[in-house]
Amino acid sequence: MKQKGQSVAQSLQQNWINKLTDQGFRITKPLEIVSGILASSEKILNPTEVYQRARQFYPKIGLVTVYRTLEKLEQVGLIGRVHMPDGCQSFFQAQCGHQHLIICVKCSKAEYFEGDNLNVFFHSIGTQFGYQVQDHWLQLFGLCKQCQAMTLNPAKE
Amino acid sequence: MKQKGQSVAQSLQQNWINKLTDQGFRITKPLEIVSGILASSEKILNPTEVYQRARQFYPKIGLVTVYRTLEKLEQVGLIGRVHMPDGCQSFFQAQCGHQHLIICVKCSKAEYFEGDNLNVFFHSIGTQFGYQVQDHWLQLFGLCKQCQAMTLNPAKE
DNA sequence: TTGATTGCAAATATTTTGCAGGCAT
DNA sequence: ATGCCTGCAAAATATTTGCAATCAA
Repeated sequence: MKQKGQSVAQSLQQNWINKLTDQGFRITKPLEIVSGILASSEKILNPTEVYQRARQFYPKIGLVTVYRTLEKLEQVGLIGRVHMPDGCQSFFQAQCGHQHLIICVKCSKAEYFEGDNLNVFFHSIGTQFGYQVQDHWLQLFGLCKQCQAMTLNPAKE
Repeated sequence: MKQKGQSVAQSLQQNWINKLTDQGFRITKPLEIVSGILASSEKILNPTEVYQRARQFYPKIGLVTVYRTLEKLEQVGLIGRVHMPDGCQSFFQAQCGHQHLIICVKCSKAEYFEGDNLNVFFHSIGTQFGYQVQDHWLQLFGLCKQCQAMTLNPAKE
């Protein structure tokens, strides 16, 4: 699956850069950094977390730029906003099609899962209550494998 | 279903007042007003909306008190926090058991629906991804009957 | 070159905290 | 009478906007 000499995350980031270029955005250092972070993160991140990570690569980046860059990436559909128990300004790589997230409550690691067969059910609920269903949010919260292990053996943390 | 001489909403509010008294809270005017609003609202409301409604009944109420009262009602489990597309600080009457919401995107009218059979599915997704599922959020968004009618015939709005 | 993008500072918006006085119990 | 609760003012957060300087194209 991997392309020669680059990781999945790297090729994903390259793909993002291409899309951003196509959309007419200029590829600046902050855009590259923030894209790289989101494209390679398996965790859902809020603006501050993105900012903190970004500064490690590019100390002079400003929080404002992070906000603006996230907005762009969302606009282009590369990342999506995710509501978390502690706020609704977190982001994660987007995935096309209607998929759903399973999220670790401890480390925010997240993965998409399929639930197409649910649409029929959702639609029938809508009919039952007289709603024209347009969209739905489905998120599962739990402990990921790694955080389960840490909970059993905190010394490893 | 209704009790003699009082509406369902009124009896629900009385029930809330009883619970709050049991918990040792003092029944003040602001608490009564805010409880009444939430107990009788079929819409999900954010703090500002609650504040605006509350002022109609008790103009000298402060926004801070609304925040603090919502916190209390949430603590006692009478209302629950609901994440909406435009924010995550909205509230709605709580309902016990694991139920899910169907919400109108236009007017925020909401109703709970059952989906117990989903738990098996959610659990199996967890197993599949190595997560110990603890909780889930399921919300459907659409147009309620009334807002559908308004959309077709805006004159009536 | 040129104008989109950045980073700073300041403005907004939202929510929380401190405190003196009021009121439910 | 007691001390929980309120409302005001102010603080703390979080997010957005204005603008001159920078830099990708």
